[in-house]
Amino acid sequence: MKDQTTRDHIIEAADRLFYQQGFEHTSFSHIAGAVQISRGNFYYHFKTKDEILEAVINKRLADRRMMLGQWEIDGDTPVDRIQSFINILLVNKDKIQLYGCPIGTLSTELAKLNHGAQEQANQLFTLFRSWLGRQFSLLGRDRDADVLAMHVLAHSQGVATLANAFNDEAFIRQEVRQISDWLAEIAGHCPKEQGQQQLSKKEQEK
Amino acid sequence: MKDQTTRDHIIEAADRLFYQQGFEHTSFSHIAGAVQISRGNFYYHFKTKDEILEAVINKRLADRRMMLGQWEIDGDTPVDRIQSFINILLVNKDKIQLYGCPIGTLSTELAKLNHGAQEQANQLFTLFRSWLGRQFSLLGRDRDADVLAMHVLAHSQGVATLANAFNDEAFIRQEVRQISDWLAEIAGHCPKEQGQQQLSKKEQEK
DNA sequence: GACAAATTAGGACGGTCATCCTACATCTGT
DNA sequence: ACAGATGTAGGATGACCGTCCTAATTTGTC
Repeated sequence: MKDQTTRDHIIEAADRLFYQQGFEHTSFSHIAGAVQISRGNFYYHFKTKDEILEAVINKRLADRRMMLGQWEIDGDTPVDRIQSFINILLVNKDKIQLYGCPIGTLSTELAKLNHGAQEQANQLFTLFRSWLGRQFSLLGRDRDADVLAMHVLAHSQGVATLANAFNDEAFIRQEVRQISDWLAEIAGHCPKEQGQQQLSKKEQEK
Repeated sequence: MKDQTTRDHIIEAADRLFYQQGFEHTSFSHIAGAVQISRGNFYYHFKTKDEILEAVINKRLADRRMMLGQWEIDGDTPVDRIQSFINILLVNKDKIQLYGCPIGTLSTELAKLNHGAQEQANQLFTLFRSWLGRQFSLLGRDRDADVLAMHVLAHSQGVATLANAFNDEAFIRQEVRQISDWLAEIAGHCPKEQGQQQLSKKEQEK
C-alpha cells in the first residue's frame, strides 16, 4: 500500500530500460540498479519478468491514452489532432534518433521472440490506429479512414526506423514537413463540416 | 578451403535464424542444431559470435548487391528499377508478416544493443539508399534524389513494421499500390519520359 | 600405406540470467 | 508494547550463455 511508489519506480525504470536497451537485453539487475533496490526484492513486487513487461505495456497504454485525450482537448480540429500525432516525431526526435520508436521497436522485438505479450503490445498500435481513424472519419473520410490511419502510422514507423539508423534529424524534419503537406491536402479535399462542429464544442473548455 | 560449404552453411543458418529470432536471442546451440554440427566445432570457423554476425551482414550485403545488379539488367528504366524495390514488399510479404524486414529489424536490434556492428549493418541501408538515389537522379530528380530515396526506404520500413505487427497482407498491397502511384506521378512530372510506358508493362497482379 | 594438416566432437570454464527462498527490518493497529 | 502484516535484503539454485581446450577423426599428399 504505502509502496505504490516502489512498484511504480520499478515500472518506470523498466519502461525506460526496455526502450533504451530492449526487453530481452534488460536484466533484473539492470532494473534493480536503476531503482536502487535489492535484486531479490523484485520477487515481492513481480513474480516474473513477463509481469514487469505487462505492467510496462499497461503503463504505456495509460500514458498514450492520456496523451490522446489531451489532444482531443487541445486540438480544435481533427487536422490539428492528427498533426499532433505527426509532431511526436519532432517532439521526441532526440530519443527517436537514439532508440527508435518505443512502440514499434517493442512490437518488433516481441515478434522475434515470439513472446506471448505480442498481442498486448499491439494494443498500443491499435490505440493510435483507431484514434487516427476516428479523426479521419471526422474529416469526412469515413470510407477510407482506417487506410489513412494506417498510412500515417506506417509513415511514422518508417521515419523513426531510418532516423534511428542514420541518426538524422534533418530527415525527420523533411518527412514531417512532407506528411504535413499531405495532411493539409487531404483536409482541403474533404467535406470538413463535422470537424468544425467539434471545434466549437471543444473551444469552450479552454 | 575445401569447406567453404560448412562455413557457408553456418552463415546461411545464422542468417535465417538472426532474421527469424533476432541476433541476441539466437545462440550457438541454435545454429549448431540447424547446421547439424557440434557446438564446439564452431570455434574452428568463427572465434566469436560477433564474427558470425559480421559474416552474415557481409552475406546480406553481397546478396543485395547481386539483386540490385540484376535489377539494373532487367529494369529498362529507372522507374522499373525503383518499382522492383517497392515490390520486395509483395515478393516477401509472407516473411515480412512473420519477421519484418531483415535489414530494418537487424539495424533496430543492434542499435538497442549498442553493438559495434551497427555501422556495418547500416551499410545495408546505405546500399539501397544510394542505389535508389541514383535511379531518381537518372529520372532527372538530381536535386532531391536522396530525399526521394530516403522517402521510399522509409515507406518500406514503415509498411514492413506494421505488416509484421498486424500480420496484414491487404495493408501491404494497399500501400504498395499507393506508393506505386506516387512513383508514377513522380515519373510523369520528370524531364525524362522514360517512366511511363514501362510502368504499364510491369503493372502486375490484380 | 604413412604422415601432417584440416576438420570435427564433446565437454570444461566462468559468468550471467530468471527465479525462488528465507531471514531480517519496518510499519500498523491495538 | 506487541503481534501480524508489509516490505526488504542477500544469497542459493539450476539453466543457459559465449568461449575455449583437447582428443579424435577425416582429408590431402607423398
